[in-house]
Amino acid sequence: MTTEEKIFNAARIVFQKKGFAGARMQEIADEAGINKAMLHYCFKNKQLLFEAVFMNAFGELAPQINDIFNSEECVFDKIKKFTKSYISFVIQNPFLPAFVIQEMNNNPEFVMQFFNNEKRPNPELFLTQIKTEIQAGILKPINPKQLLLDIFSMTVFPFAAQIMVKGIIHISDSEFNQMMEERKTSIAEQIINSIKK
Amino acid sequence: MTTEEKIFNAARIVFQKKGFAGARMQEIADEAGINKAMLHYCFKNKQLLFEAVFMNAFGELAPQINDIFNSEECVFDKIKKFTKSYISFVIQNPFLPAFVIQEMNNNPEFVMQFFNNEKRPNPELFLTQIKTEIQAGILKPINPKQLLLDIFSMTVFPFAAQIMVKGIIHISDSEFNQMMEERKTSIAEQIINSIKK
DNA sequence: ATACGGTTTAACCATTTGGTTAGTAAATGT
DNA sequence: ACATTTACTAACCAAATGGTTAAACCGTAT
Repeated sequence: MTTEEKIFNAARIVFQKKGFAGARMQEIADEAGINKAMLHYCFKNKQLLFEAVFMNAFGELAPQINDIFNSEECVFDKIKKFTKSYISFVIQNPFLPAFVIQEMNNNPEFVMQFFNNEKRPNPELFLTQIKTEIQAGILKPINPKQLLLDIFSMTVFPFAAQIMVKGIIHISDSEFNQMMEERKTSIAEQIINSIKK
Repeated sequence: MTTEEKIFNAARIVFQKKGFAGARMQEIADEAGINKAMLHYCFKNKQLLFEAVFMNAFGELAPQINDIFNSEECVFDKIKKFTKSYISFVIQNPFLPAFVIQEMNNNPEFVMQFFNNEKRPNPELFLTQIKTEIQAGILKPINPKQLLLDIFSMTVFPFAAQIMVKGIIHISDSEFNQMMEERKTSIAEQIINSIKK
């Protein structure tokens, strides 16, 4: 593993746990097991290191989502695939959703510029497809944006609020993961059931 | 408005926007229109000021939720009431969910101690009630904790991820609020529909 | 062997930040 | 009227923090 990779991984861990403002360059250096000056040697400054981590995290997920939403499949299949692959991905990166929400909230200007990127999640095609399937009589006449919000909510929220969820319903890490495994299929079933005519 | 109130309100605004780590005492003082030393005169230090804000925010919401979940009503009515009153509350405090998730994530030790408080959201009774209604044949045989998670997800997520949501599906503040108004009833309808036998 | 390039570090610096202090102004009690 | 507490501020301080520098280290080509 190159030094740059060591730093990057350390930065991902620390930023995801503490956020941009809470993260300390020294802590990242310690986590990477190298001298703090190397951070600046490799990534210039905190902001750029952060951007590298954020872009990577988000940029890995967005194309996956877009591939699914922009494929040729029907709405039902897209919902099934999305929930399954999103949950699989996030189980491997459990702090990602809370991290993205946090930085979105603290630093909207920076994050927003990122939404003009081609790597951003772009559900336009999916939304028009929903309209089409409603007109075709496949789906009940629901608001496409509400449907999309439902899908995201059911999928993302448990991870974003992971710590709170564990605290409120009193479950361990393994019970949590087991519940998320269940959700890989149960979310799609429930949503499809509620919108199919 | 007393000076203490001015500080408290200013602190709420700044903490909710920037989080604990990102908030600056000077910024809070400026927002309140008073000298920075007053913050320490009234609230001792940053941590205590933050705790006051956090406890207040969470402590206002938790009893409302508990009142609903611990009432004598049936599961369906509880779901209806919860979504409606939660959304009403959060429309007035739009940054609260993201704020809570953020601090939960950054500072789990502190927040967890708060979950032994009697003011915490306590869904135990609601969970057993769900089991009872399943055995009574009113509800389909679902996992009560998954149901609770569904309810929270659909209700809380759109607010927690507000800024991202607005960016991804391209809606204005007023469109967002209108969608949330719709959700006051639509979430309950959908969930009830998916669990009633 | 040695000069040279990139890599890595210890020590240092400037600024920011939470917090303190000492003193002033304004109520409040006597 | 005067003393005393309370509310408030400007100036200051120590620690933390992001960032820099100059020197050391190390592989490698000459």
